[in-house]
Amino acid sequence: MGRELHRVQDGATSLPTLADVAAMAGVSRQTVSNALNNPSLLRADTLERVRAAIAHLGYTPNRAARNLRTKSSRLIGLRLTPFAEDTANATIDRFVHALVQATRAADYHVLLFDGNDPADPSSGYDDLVRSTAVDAFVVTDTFKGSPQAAYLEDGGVPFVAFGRPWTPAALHPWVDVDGAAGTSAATAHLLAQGHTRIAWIGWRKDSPIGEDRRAGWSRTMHGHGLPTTGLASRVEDCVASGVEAAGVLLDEARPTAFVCASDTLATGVLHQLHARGLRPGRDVAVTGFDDAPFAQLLPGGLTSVRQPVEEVAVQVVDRLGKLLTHREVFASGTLLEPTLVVRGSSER
Amino acid sequence: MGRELHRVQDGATSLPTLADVAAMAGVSRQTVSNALNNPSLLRADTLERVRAAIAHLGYTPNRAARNLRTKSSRLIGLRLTPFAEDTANATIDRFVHALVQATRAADYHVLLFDGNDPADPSSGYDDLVRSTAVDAFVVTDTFKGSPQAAYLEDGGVPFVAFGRPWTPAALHPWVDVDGAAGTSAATAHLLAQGHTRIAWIGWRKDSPIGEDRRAGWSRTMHGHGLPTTGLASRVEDCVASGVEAAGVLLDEARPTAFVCASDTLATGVLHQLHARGLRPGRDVAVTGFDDAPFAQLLPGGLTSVRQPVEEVAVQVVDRLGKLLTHREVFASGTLLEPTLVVRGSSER
DNA sequence: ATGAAAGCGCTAACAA
DNA sequence: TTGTTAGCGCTTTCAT
Repeated sequence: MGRELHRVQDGATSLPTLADVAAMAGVSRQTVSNALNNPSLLRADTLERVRAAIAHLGYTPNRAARNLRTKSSRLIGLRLTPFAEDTANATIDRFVHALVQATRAADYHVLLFDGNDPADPSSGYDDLVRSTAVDAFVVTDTFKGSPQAAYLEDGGVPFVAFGRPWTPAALHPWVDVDGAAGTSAATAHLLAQGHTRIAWIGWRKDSPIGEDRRAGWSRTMHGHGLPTTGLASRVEDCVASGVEAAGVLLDEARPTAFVCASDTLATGVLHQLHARGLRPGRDVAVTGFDDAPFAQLLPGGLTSVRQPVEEVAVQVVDRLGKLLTHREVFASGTLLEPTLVVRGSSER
Repeated sequence: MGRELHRVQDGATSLPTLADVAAMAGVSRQTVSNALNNPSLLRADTLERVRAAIAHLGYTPNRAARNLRTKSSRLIGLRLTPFAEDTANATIDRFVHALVQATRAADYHVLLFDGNDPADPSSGYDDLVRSTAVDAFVVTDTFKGSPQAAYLEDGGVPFVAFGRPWTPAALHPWVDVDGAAGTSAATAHLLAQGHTRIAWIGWRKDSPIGEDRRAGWSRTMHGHGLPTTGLASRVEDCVASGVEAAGVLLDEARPTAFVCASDTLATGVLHQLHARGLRPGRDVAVTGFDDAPFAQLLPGGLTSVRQPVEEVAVQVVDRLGKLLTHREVFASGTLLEPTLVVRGSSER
């Protein structure tokens, strides 16, 4: 593979154009274009001749020219904000990798950007839309109340969200992971291990994602006729909060297991267990959420709910494709199931 | 901010062009172009009039047209391979975030891609070059022997590497982090804590990066008149290898401290200490490399060498800019200093 | 300091 | 089935 580029004198590189191919194959430029985009229109022998010329010259269509003509860049924009240093959640990074793979299959590419004004939801999006730099966006931060989504909807800009719209009026396609199903699986797993006093440590009430995950725990507990009163805590998403919440719950409610809204909080619980000489899994069970890379690196491992980001990316790209070819106009969502990865922190 | 897009009947969006601005301002299209690209050429009042028209119409230049004309996309390509699940090293992901920020300041964007044939070094690069989809590349995986670098050099494609060329003949700009300086700092830190028997756990000899990091340890040990014989181990980069190597070294060489080539190996050491009832920091000190997100989440924290990826990204973009404006033609490298982040695993 | 002409490389629409 | 014409929106060159 990788035919050599033709070097010209000034050191720059000169690439063959469609006209070069046409001349070599003895056809018009339009015929070459058709050979590329509508090969079925050509007679077999013509197609063969054109293809031979293309291969011989190492021709690849110029994207700028094609973009200008078709008004489409085959680029998908994704806003990537600065790296979150204080958390170990790598979901967004896993998603970026997955999106690159998923878009490749659909012959799209991912364009990364970030707005210069974090306060302005349209920041960054705006320029890319107006300059027709991207065909569509993937929006990942809908949990922030998604002002981006509202802005893009208003402007008629195509986009698909990774994350449910938590505002009722939203009218865009989305793909999300069923957090409640994940925590429900974790809770059921702990019940199966013989636990009955299972505590919850999650986020503050204003986080819809947190409330969703919490619902999986409480629903499953109640479904088994078990009480949840006094067994839940709502805190900030940091290790220190997890440590503290676990301490209070252990003192006051004596749970034998913890279901946490994040791996960060689960880490806090593990620290608290360690401080008390309690063994994770054997003495007190713990489950996290998001399956951060370190979940498998902890001694014994941390049981965690894993989001199928690869599948999310595939679905997102699928919807994007439909959106851009006008094959699907109305809002619609897909909810994917996460999986519970069981490790030492929840098994005796 | 965020002026509304003009909606037309069919639901699509129609954007103003340079001609619209020209008509509104009562000037030629060329004058509008100059207002954008060479404002100093215009008379103050003309410039003012054009700018008012631009603002009123919410005009943004069409990228495809500009790219076609200028033969430049202002896009930088970065190959992003599938997420590494077995390691907690987030350096590449930190770098992606940093690169987005750094390119923004230079009015570039990052285009992510991956080749469909992992075995072919030119896979993915090739199409983007020939289609003039990107102006240049950032190459990050030079540690693999960088066949990419060789391919790009041969094709005369502009690129800057994050990582030194480990092949002597390489002739491209690069930015890298001085791994030896990092492990040297870690070793010196341990010496200052009173340790003298400091072991090394690193990678196999065929990894130039690993040898570089190892050199920092051995150089510093020897500089203090301390022997290194029997204190070094070369293994695979996984937790299990770290556990095993630490076990062997503890049994045979009785070190009181470990300098590791990665956080993954350091994690293995911590597991071994835990299994033996030894307290990290108090009984045996441990340092890692790369400052993975979980380094701060471990109980007490893991001391680690942190690469200044934000600065790397800035330097990379700076070289890219020079390369693309022909202001710098010859190969040149920049070696940046990492920092040691001291946490509980190395302090009593 | 401003404008007119030309054309980057491609594809949509139409003609042959 | 293939070719011709036109033009996407911009910037370079040259003229005024």
